[in-house]
Amino acid sequence: MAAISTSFASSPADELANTTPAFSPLYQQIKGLILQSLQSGEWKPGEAIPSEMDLAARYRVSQGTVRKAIDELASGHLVVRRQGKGTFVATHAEQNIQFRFLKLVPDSGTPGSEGPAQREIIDCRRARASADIARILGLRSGDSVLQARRVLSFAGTPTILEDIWLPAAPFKGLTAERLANYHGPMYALFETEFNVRMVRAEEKIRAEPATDGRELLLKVAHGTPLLSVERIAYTYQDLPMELRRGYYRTDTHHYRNTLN
Amino acid sequence: MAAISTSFASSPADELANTTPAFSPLYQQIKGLILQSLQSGEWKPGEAIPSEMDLAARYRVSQGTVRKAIDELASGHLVVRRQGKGTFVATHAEQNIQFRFLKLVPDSGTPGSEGPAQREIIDCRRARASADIARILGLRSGDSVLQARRVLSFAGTPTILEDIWLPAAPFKGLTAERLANYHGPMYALFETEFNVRMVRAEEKIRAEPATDGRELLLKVAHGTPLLSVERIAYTYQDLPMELRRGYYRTDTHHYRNTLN
DNA sequence: CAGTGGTCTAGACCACTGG
DNA sequence: CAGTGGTCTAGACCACTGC
Repeated sequence: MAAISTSFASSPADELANTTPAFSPLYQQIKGLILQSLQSGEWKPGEAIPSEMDLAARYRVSQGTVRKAIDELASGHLVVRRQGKGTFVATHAEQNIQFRFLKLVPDSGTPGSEGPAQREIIDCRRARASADIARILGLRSGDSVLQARRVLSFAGTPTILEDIWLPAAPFKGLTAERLANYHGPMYALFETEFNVRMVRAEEKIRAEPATDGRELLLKVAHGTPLLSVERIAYTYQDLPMELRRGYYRTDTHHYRNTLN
Repeated sequence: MAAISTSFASSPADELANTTPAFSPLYQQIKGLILQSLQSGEWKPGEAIPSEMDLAARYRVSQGTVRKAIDELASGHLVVRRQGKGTFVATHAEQNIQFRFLKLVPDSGTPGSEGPAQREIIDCRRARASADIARILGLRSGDSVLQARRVLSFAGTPTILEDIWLPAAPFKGLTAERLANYHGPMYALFETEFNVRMVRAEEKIRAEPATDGRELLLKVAHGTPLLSVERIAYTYQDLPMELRRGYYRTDTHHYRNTLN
């Protein structure tokens, strides 16, 4: 039996032309229902979700349909399957997916072979969103935002300088001390403390000279070419939740990307 | 009935430790057989492969098993499914996947909105592989390679300078004239003329100052920061088949990447 | 051993394409 | 209309995990 009696649902394309309603397969609907439970925190990062058989009974569909729904969630790294154990809500605290969002790797050795990054918070304060920050984060100009600056060092060498903007509302209670005292991936802190999980991100990369004091923090000569990386990170609902402007030294590291 | 009577096959990990032989599911074996037919040219880029039912009969497995094999090939962009029409061998000549390997996009507008890139071959000659080129391409030092240099311009502005190295053997007969007279994606030329299909690539990205005459070809000031993009492209068998060192201007364009 | 995810099958039906 | 890929089901069995 279908979880939703009609298997038709309107699509975004309807706004552009009067097309016939898009067909929405059952497994997509199930995927949506599971997604809702993930968002609501019914199953928390690191925990197991119900077994495929249980979910099939819950939604009154076959195991195969649940399976296909979970397949898509797994391919988007929202859940992780472990044969014989169960399916688990993905978390940024996992050791093996630490470097999913940090593409800068050492020229020799494997990602993380230099040991954990040293994180130093340079600044963290509450501010008003400028017009372009507001536009990117889906806020209004002047809305309250949290702004932080930090330096990441590898083997004692400052390598990454990042300016980070967060909408103040979802991160109520986040302080400079909390950031400075937390040793681990920032996104792991976000999901445990604020129930904000970063799911996807877009990066725009440029080559820019080191200026405006950034050369001092990264200890390079003024004008040294740096990799400029602007990242917008999105949550479950595909809402922009973080803007990050990073400057990477690429004398001993490089940005690694796979095309396929 | 199984296409291969035993469903056990040795895995690469066997070389590292004496583990039990890895289980190789039927659909993986079918995937391998289809891959073989793709490599051998039984089905050429742009053509349709047999229907799922036909392949199921050919390999004596169920349609579902063939389906799962094709699913994986489709997710790797080796084939493209079109409902109601069939499954087709992917090709770089497709308009919609032109930009799968070129991640540099204009700051405003959509990829390709500036019209097609103007391609100018600056140089193309036969040479001997240096030690590091040979290592990267899996050749021996001194083996014959083709070396080309070209400039891509958008809206009349030189934006990309690329040095390209190819192993001479698989590209026998490729001349500067052939390259210069071909207007279209280089990888499309490779697959139609030399049966070499680029399937996957790795890129290492750095910020570097414009030097060594590159500033002249890209018409920027000496020392201007450029995006340095080293690409190694791989064919079906995961053999490195091309080394490309690109220098991108990022004053009007940026390298776009999606993390998920 | 029971419980989980992973594979495979056979069959039914649906949505899309083109003649 | 026939042929294609896409969805859904029910059931069987396999591989892996942990008790």
